[in-house]
Amino acid sequence: MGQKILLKEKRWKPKIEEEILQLWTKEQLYTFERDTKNPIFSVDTPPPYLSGPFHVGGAIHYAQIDMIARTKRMEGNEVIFPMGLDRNGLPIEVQVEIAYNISMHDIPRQKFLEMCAKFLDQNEELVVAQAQRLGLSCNSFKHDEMYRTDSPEYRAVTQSTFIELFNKNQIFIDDRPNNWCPECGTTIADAEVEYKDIETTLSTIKFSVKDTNEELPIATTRPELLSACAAVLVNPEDERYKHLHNKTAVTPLYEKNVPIIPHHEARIEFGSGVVMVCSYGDYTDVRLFRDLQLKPINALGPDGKLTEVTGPYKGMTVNKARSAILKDLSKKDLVIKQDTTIHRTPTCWRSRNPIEFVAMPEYYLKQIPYIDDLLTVTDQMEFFPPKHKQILIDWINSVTHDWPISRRRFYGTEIPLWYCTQCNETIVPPPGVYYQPWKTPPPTKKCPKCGATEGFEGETRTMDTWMDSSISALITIFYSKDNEFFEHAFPASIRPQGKDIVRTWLYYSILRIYQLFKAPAFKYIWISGHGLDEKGEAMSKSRGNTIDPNPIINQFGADALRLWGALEASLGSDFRYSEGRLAGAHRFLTKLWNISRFISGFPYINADKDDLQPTDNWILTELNNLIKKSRKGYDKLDFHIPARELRTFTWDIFASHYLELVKGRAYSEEDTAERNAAWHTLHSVLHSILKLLAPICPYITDKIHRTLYSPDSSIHKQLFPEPIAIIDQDHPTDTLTQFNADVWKYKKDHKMSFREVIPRVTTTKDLQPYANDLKQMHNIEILEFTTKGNTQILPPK
RNA sequence: GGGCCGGUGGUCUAGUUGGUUAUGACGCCGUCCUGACACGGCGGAGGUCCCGUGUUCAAAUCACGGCCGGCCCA
Repeated sequence: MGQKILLKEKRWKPKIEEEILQLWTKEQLYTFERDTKNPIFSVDTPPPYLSGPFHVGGAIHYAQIDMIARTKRMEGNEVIFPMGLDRNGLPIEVQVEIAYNISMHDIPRQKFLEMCAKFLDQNEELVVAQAQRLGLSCNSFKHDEMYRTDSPEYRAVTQSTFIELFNKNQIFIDDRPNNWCPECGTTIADAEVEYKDIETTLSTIKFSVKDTNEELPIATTRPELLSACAAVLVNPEDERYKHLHNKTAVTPLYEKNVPIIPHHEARIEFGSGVVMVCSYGDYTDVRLFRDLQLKPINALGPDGKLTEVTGPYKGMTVNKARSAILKDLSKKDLVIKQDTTIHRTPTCWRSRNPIEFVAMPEYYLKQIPYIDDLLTVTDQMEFFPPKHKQILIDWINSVTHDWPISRRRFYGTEIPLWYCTQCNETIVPPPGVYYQPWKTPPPTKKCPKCGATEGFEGETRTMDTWMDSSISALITIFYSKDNEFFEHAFPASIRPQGKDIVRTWLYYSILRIYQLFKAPAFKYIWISGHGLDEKGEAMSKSRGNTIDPNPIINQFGADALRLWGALEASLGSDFRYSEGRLAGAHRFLTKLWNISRFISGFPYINADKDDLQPTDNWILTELNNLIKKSRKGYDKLDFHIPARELRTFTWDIFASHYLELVKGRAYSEEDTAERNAAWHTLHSVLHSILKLLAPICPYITDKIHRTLYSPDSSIHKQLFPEPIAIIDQDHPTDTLTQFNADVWKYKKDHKMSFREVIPRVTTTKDLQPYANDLKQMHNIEILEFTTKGNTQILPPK
């Protein structure tokens, strides 16, 4: 006799998830136990940047990272999985400036910082709530137990690392021309530059040759920089201009003499084959000025407007000046032609505006001397998937100059330096404390060089935000909080992240941690693809094609979203949002729910191994294959593999075939060994499925686990099932499922109900062991076996 | 211009250490409420595995060339 069905609802509902979540919070299920005997596995969670709530791509990304933490827990590790919040930097400043229609320079710095912090706090609440609802198993979501990159403690660590590197002469000041975003009013690093194809006008304008007076056509996309022209290049092989080598050209309008230099950088087929070199139209210009030792002219100011050297165009923006100068050139008949061309334009990844090259004094962190070492440590870390290692190697190989780390912005970690106005000495404070030099005096009474006791000026600039986030791995394992533990836990086990920030977050983390500890930053690096919208375009706030995960979670639940994310693509590939397929994932959960409902009608009892029927041994063998395949997928941290295997096994084998085969025995009223074996097998297979699925679908598996197996303890405290020793491995799974399909088809073709009696069936001898279950399942009166194979079905009278 | 990744039924996708009729989902057609599940069951249609050449007894899978798309760099 069975028992009352334990699961009442007929469907899996997202509302149940909310109850489970409350339970988890109450039980503090995922707290990290520092005194553990288990191996420690630390996850350097990407601290979400608090410019707004997650979109669906971000939600999946974090859900997959959570699967890493849950997998490692179920493999017997004590897992560090912090929730961190990235709160420094430009985007939030820009948001605040737009929201209040202000410029940060117009209001007191302290006031501006408070406005940013308020914005960040609001976004933080949304993001943290989303993270919890997604089922992330972070160690804590308590306000004081999450780390924030703008907290005094975190910033003190960032500044300490700055001071250490400054004292080791790894940080220096220089005024090289650099990527300058006029919109943000700051220098940015190469890693922050994005190239966009922008349509622009290629104007061919008339220069002249001084001695011969002949006309020299030059094609340019930057006519507004004409006043900063320092040379004209022709290709040394170009027959048209060989007679002009080392002669002098005269610029139009400004009538300035510049040398004509043969140089391979001039492409014969581009425009007229002659190019002008100005400070600075693009990075090639920067390089040429350096190589040819030309004297730069600052035609463009840091405000993005032209300077007095441009004459009448002073104070104009780049675009305005461009039209104005073209107009003036046309008036004097100095424009030969204008073509439209697509120009790969460097833009600022934060403001999305074209950047300029402007020389400003900035602090640099040395990276060029480390390139070979970085390639070496890269080889000491294991990548998931291995192929994405190449993205990092390619980037390291393309780094050509040092990292400018100072930013002329406010909401960031302050550069911890003061200057003595008497003797210009730089005053470096001792590490370990959070400094705000723009606001407070230096921690020394007098200048170490000249002894001055007053007249100290605090540095006003902040650091590149990647200076903060590149040490998150250290914070994860309690660097500076508990150094004994840190020594023991270093390096962090895994860095999970998207492939779009390999050249920033990953690269800078490896660089910084190598500089500080001369060691690889991580044991493992896990790199996923990113979320695309239904059209296959990358989802991003700036494109405006983001999809809000909240309504999806309300409709289908977090588990469905997570399962979809796992089923959708293998590790490292991009995944495309599709509501239809997400609904399909939800349907699987309902299926699992109903399988569990059915099984919950029978008690979970032990059975003697010898009582197991061939059908039971068959499904246990299949379960064993499932365990092996799933565990292999989990080993690779590719959740696509266990998700697929579990879905196929649970739905297409366990539910469709095994459940039907044992219904006869399971519903039996007699207390027989055969019945008890069926009850036992049903439960042990289900319990294994639940444990294997738990990292992917933490809610439904815990609900069923607690209801059927363990009311007071979570499935998330369990370990993965191990493969079991099976005595007879040879089970004809395909033959068995094909036999069922044949009988079903026969009954269908003959318009019989599936329960109707079939008098006689002949089939292959391979199925003889399952005879009893097969007869009951299909209601066959006489089932005979032959060595001949094919299934023969005798029609009813 | 260079590098990396990819190109599999209408759509998306698995499989690429070469081996019999290529995986699954979504969609589509037909049928059925069969002791958990109609968000279900059963049956079915639908593919030049981008193109070409080569290696091989055998190629979606390997090699070479080309075309297309994405990303990164110059």
